[in-house]
Amino acid sequence: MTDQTANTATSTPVVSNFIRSRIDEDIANKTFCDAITTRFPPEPNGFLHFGHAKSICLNFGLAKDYAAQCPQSHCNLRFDDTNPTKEETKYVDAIREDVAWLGFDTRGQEFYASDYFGRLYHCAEQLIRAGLAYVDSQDSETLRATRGTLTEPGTPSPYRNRSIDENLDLFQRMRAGEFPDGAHILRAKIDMASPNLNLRDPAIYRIRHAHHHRTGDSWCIYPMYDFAHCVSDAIEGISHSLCTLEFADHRPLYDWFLEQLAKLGEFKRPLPQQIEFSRLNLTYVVLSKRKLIQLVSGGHVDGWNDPRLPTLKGARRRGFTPQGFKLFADRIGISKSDSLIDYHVLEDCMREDLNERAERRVAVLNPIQLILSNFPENHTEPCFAPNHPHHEELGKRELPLTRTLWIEREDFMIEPTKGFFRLTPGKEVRLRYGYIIKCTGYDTNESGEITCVYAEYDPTTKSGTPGSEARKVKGNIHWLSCAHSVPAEIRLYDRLFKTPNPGGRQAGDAPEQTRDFLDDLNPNAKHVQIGMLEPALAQCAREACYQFERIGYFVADQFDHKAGQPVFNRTVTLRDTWSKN
RNA sequence: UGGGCCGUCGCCAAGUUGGUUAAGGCACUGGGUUUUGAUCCCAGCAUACCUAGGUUCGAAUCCUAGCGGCCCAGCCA
Repeated sequence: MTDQTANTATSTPVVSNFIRSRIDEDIANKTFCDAITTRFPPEPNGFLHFGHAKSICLNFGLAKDYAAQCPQSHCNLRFDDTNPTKEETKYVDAIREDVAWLGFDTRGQEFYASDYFGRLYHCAEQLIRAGLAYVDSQDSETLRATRGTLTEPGTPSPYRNRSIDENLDLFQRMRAGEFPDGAHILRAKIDMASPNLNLRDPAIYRIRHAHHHRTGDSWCIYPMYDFAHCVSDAIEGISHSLCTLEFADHRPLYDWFLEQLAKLGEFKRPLPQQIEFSRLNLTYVVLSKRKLIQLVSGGHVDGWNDPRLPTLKGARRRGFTPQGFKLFADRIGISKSDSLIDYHVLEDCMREDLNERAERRVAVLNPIQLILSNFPENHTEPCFAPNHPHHEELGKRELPLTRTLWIEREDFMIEPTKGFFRLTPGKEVRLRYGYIIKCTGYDTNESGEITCVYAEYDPTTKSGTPGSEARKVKGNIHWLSCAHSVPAEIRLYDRLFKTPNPGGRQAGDAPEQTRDFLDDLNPNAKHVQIGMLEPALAQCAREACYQFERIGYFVADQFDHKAGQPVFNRTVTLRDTWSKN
């Protein structure tokens, strides 16, 4: 069933998915009436990437859509900061910035699992009092050895049946800092023989004499994810806790904690429910935190915001847009099947958004001189170009035409290949927004390189003048007056990897051969050159995005671009159905 | 061969309380418009739903048996 309700973020119709179905049922059952509440819970130990964008769009998008039926619906941005040894304030700041950039409504609020440390501690004590948790004093190796295997049950800890009073005393002393790291651990007492490893008396608190980026030194014991996450959800009144597939095995634990705590009167029903969906996989991209770190620390890219990186910081600098990501999220959908999305789907989403939004400008990236030999010297002829072909209201701007121009080197060929209909000796082509010209010759240097092209213009054919349409020419090339154009640094980016599955098995590989994803790095993913721009472009603001006509979408670099000293990054090329074949 | 999850067109993905010819998007192909080889518009594009049996008047949807893929043995999240 396709719901034709327009998604306000994009023009894509909202397509049903299994999560929406669940929510719809919950609304129909009156399990939840006033609010559908979700959360986006990043751990502040790294930068957000494309995969997070999918999750953000899902969680915030759901809250936004369901607000129509359940007006209090919202999504909490919650920092899952329960491991002080890995988390830092700089990541909190970066994540906040990225979420804001994507443009979702956080209602000016931020949530932190660390704000719940007191409540979490209390809940843990309640579990102990109920005989549902105990302090284990075995070391981590012993714990691992007694956990059993996938096919064999674990063996109970000798400390499993400590008295409630002893457990309470020990746990309080753990908190008081009486023990070194690793001396004790608080475990839930569930089932050492469970086929689900997560239920074999999982750890819920560990000792860490570490400084926390928010709570400082006030705690030396920290809750584990499985305990902290469900409790945080319950505290915030999350109705639907969405996470990726690998947490499916944790759901029984999630439910167990909440069920026990609800029975103990800590939480009211309905309890939050965890629902898993498949994570994003993209061709030509790596999204694992480990690999991303390797790329940055190994100097393979220029920092976390390198436009080649699939981080949100990199995407922003590359010129990818929040609307493009939302379109992408809608387009790929949500399901539980492992999927691998073609990278060009993402690129197409950016093209689609940019096509609508980006004004057109002229730039010549690989300039070669063109002289109009019958054009008067010292004459400047104003030509006018619309800022957007589909939006007349955006007006036009003047492009000065003179005798000496820059054109794209690729737009001229001495001996044209089959199907080439740009400039070639003896043939005609239109100077976009100007006149029809006919190529009369060219100069080459000693190495045979073309240095200058000559042409004559037909004064009766100026764009926009009566009769200019009389003669049709197929070729249409862009140009810039040498005297009026300004040079700019142009950074041409391409995909970071040259293979669809970086580091993965390839056709000719030997059976046991393993490859390093770094070997699949595309050495041509970044190319910096000087190009020429129409004057207005040099004055634009940072992060302004444009379509350079006939070339692609470009963005003024977020950091390096300055008025008068322009730096543009190529976001994505225009689709080119000609060069394909 | 412990447990959990998944398998519908090249890539995604609806549909799964069994009921006309299996949504939609992307890609692709053909045509039209076009002063961007762009955009835009129109048309085409799974007798088929991992396989094999079975139940039924009728199955992608139910049953059985297989096959294939992903995840789990951190005091990470």
